[in-house]
Amino acid sequence: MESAASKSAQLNRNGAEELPAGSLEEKLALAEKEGRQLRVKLGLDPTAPDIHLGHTVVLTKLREFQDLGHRVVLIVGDYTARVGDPSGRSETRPVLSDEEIIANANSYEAQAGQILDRDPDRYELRFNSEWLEMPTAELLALLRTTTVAQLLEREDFANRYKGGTPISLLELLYPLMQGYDSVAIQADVEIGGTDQTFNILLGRDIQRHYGLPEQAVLTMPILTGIDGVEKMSKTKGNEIAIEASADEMFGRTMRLPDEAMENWFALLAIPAPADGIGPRDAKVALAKAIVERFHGSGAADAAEAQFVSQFVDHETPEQLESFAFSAPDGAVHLPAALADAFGISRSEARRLVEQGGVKVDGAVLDAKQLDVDPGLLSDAVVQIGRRRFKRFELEP
RNA sequence: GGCGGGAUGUCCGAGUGGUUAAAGGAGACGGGCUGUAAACCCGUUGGCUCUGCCUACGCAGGUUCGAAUCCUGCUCCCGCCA
Repeated sequence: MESAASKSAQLNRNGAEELPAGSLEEKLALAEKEGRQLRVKLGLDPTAPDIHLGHTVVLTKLREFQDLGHRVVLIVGDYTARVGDPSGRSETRPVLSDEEIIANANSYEAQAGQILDRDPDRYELRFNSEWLEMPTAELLALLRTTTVAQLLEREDFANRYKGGTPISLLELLYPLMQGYDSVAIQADVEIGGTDQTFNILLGRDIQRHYGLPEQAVLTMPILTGIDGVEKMSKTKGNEIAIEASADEMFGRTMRLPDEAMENWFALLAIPAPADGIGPRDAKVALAKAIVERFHGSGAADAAEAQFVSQFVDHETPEQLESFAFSAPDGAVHLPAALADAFGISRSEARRLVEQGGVKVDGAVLDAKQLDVDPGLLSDAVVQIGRRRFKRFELEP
């Protein structure tokens, strides 16, 4: 059997930080000695049901714990979501209804199930309303554990406090509630992104106040989005959803700047290709590995072939959606037809034509001619830019 | 409770009476180039029946030949003092 030390090293290999250093090994050794599983916690925000590669970094790490025989405890933050987080001043987050929270949690669970082992012996799903719906006296006991000074140590709070940006009392309470989750489920280990470091560490303090052993903390680096700079997030549109099609996953991965590849290989736990391989080929390997993980190896090969055909050889895809148009007046007004076919505005369609961005059966359309003969478009492949295609068919 | 600041296009952010569909940036899109949907360069970026017309600078009114810009009221947000 592997030693606790080597398991810990393995788990740490692509992590950001283990806090305190060595704590993970201690927990692993303890579990072994007592012959029990570790309870490994991950908190979920039930507002975002679409999970993307960024979320999988942490999930993949959880899976590694499961594969070592430990038990993952996912906590759906239904109570905290119900309170509604007024973070920042711009947009107030909508307060979710119970139904939405449950739907989101189910959806998340289904998606996370692609990565986690849902064997009930190694997997547990809990809602934090179960324990956070507490009498005021208990809430006060929780509040007694932490001081304002402690909370203001957190960088973003500190900056906002200094800069005069509002900090809602609720926001200050969040870390406490998250920490209490660890108390409630008796977490041995908590995993999270580096942006969660403060909150997870506060969980240790809170556990101590409740007379419990403090959890080990393992933070994972943040996966950059396909822009290679910012954190992957749906709001920024730089995500790869795990429910995306194979072609889209492949293509979006190929859009990743070269410099960001290393980050992706490490965090997604994909073996990096040998030295000396060109960046393009490395990126192809990355894209294939990602597609393979979610769609299987056949789909990965197909996605590569499709990508090469469309973007390297500039061939027209074989499978095209068709669009039926009609020409009652004997002529077709291009901006209108393109707008209907591709879901863009007529002005935008007009600009595309004028910029030489529209092709019919491979030939660039004349920039000046906005009304065309129906015969030109009938049963023709109309292409906008490099990646939008439709087969036009004349309606009788 | 008192005082002050703010609300602009997808986002950030200039703009204090006219040449402003509104600087600049980001993002997005198109073109070129290429090893990719990388990078880099150029262009476009409210809508439309498009040499013009319509709609737009928190909301509702008003002043003016003319307002994002001035006035009044309202809504929301923020800071400071208490």
